[in-house]
Amino acid sequence: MTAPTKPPHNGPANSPSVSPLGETAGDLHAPVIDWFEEHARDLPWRRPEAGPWGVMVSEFMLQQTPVNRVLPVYEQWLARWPRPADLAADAPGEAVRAWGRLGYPRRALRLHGAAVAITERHDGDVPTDHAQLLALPGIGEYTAAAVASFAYGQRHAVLDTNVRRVFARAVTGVQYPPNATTAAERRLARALLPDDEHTASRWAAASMELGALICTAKNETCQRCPIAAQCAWRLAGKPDHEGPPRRGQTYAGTDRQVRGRLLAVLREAHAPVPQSALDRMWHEPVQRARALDGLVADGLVEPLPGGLYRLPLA
DNA sequence: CATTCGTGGTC
DNA sequence: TGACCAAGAAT
Repeated sequence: MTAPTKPPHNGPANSPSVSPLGETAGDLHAPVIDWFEEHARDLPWRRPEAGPWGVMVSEFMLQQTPVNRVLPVYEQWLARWPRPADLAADAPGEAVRAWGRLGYPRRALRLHGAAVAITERHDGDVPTDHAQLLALPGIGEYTAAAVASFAYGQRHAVLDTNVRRVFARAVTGVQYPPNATTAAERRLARALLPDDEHTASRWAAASMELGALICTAKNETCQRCPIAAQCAWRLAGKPDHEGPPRRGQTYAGTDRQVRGRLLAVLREAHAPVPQSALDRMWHEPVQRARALDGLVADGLVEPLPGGLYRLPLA
């Protein structure tokens, strides 16, 4: 928590300065981090005993899935596979089954693959290096930065949907960030990153938590926001989002729904399932076949001789 | 850069 | 009640 010192500068508070982010950054860190110290949720992957593996597992599960639904699966997962090597020694299909209804089951497969890679290439320890994390299956820019920052206290810009929204509002003054992450957002995130490593990792967690609890997509509660007084969007009168609508995700009738139904059958079954049982899950044969083929192609389903299917053993 | 990929809760 | 949203990654 570096106490920000205001640069000597005479103009009114909102006048353009030589270093536009200089004041902004300094004014945001301390309030947000202090707020975090007091209001952070006590989540299992934030406890010291979680360790890097616990942090990594949580990050996989939290990709596009709400905290409340992750919690029970996370606990069971770590109880069953307390180290990467434990998961790597089990069949990938077991990971898919244990994933349950978290959604996007390819994440389970990738987490298993990451555990195998960690066991083979990193002596069973979650790598500390950002580039090595990024090389693991299922780990992209966000997750690599998150694991390095949360598990190892390193200084990285951790730019998830929560942080993007906080920056869009507090700094840029708009209601929502762009659909896809832009270079400008990455630049801003780096510019706002505290110099000190420890402060930077606290800032990453704190700004994310602020977006998750206060600066939410809908029904934001500016009354409880530690930086409401400096929020560009609020000061501008909270103008509505302009530009292209943020794409809605339809689900009913899509291949995703069909895949979900098929995989649910295989998750519940503990013996190979005949195709006839899968056929009952969707009426339209072309889409049904396409969904099943997709699952096989993704490695989520293993076809056996005789028209039988099961979760993959290897 | 746009799509695909699950699932369930909320207003 | 249906649209929107939830700690993204891979292609």
